[in-house]
Amino acid sequence: MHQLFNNAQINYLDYLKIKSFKKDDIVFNEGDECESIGLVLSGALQISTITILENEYSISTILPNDIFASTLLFSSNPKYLGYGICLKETKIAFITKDNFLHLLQADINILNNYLSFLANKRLLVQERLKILCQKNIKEKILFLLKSRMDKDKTIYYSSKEKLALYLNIPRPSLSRELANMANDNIIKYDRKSITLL
Amino acid sequence: MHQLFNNAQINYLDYLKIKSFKKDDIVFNEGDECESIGLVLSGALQISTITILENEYSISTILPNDIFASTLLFSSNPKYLGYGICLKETKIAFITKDNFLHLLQADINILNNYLSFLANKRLLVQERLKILCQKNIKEKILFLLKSRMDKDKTIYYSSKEKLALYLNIPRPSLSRELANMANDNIIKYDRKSITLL
DNA sequence: GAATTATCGTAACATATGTTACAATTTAGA
DNA sequence: TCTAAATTGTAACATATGTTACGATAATTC
Repeated sequence: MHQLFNNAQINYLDYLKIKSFKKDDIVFNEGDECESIGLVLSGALQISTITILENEYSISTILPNDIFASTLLFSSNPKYLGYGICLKETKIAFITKDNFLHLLQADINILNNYLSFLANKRLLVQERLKILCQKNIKEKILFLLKSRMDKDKTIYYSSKEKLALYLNIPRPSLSRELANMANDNIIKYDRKSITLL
Repeated sequence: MHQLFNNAQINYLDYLKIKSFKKDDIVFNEGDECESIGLVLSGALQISTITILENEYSISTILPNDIFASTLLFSSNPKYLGYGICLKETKIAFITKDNFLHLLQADINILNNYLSFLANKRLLVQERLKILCQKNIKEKILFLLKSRMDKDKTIYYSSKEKLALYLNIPRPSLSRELANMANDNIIKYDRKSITLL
């Protein structure tokens, strides 16, 4: 069903409202009042906004087992900060704030699952924040390595383009710096991995 | 006492362990196992770490009414990411994970307070993340203005130095860009505020 | 396996930003 | 009120990074 309900004892289905969307359906608009938390059961939901200088950009993509509006719902001004659009056929379970609070109180496993979910999410954001705060590209790469490398001091990535996006730098800048660092014998790398020496 | 207990009905004191620290006392070290959440009641706790290139830097400063280790405690590998040192005499209330879960379940006001606390914290981080992702200094400043300005389209700050630190840029770069933007009639500013025109 | 497409490396160039230093201004303290 | 300290504005310079373009390589499709 959804990781939020792992080991749940309570009959949680009574508290959900499950809706189905088609590709390109709008789930909510920027500025809409946010009254429920949303659990993506299948498909994909993209949240996007438009900046002050009219550049459109994607805030995040919510995949199955993920949750959206979890922060918003408990903030002082719960209005969506972007619009949500389905990238394909998508099923979403909505839970109103009151129902959600009740579920958390009634079932300690749900409470635990949810707090773990929030924690892991926050750690990811913290990591990115720290990376973006590094002074230059070299330090960004080193920080990423330090955070994610395995026992072989290696990290794997799907594409340079996406890695560059995560580091918030242009792809050629990433390539150039990787070449420099390899040249200085700090790292070695190929098309799918980087290893700290 | 602490905002976490606003309107609390339960006798929560039984679940706390309150400790007092003197200036420069170490509350925890980097790598220590994290077993409790910490509520700062008075004083100030600074969390710092040392980067891969041996630069020491402060992660955050926890002030009264704030909470630390809230994320860590529910993550898969709960070890402190930095060391905690008191900047002055400090009182901290510790709650073990089990006790904390029990308090959240037993008192809906505590649950609500805690989820609101996490939400507001996350919104702040999100804002900073978005600012750091802007392409140049001008966009960073504009984004900050859009996020925080009041009805008079104005934001106030305590010092240029701190504002620059928040934007993760050198202070002279901030001053230069503000001068440019004022020259282009995009903003006006003085020593304590910036106004969007 | 050939052809098409996507991803990547590289280089040359432009420029935004970092760096440093110092004077001007404000603030705080005596 | 005077002095010292902190904050800020400004400029000149150095440089890291963004930008653009194109060929090379790998991946995908038929």
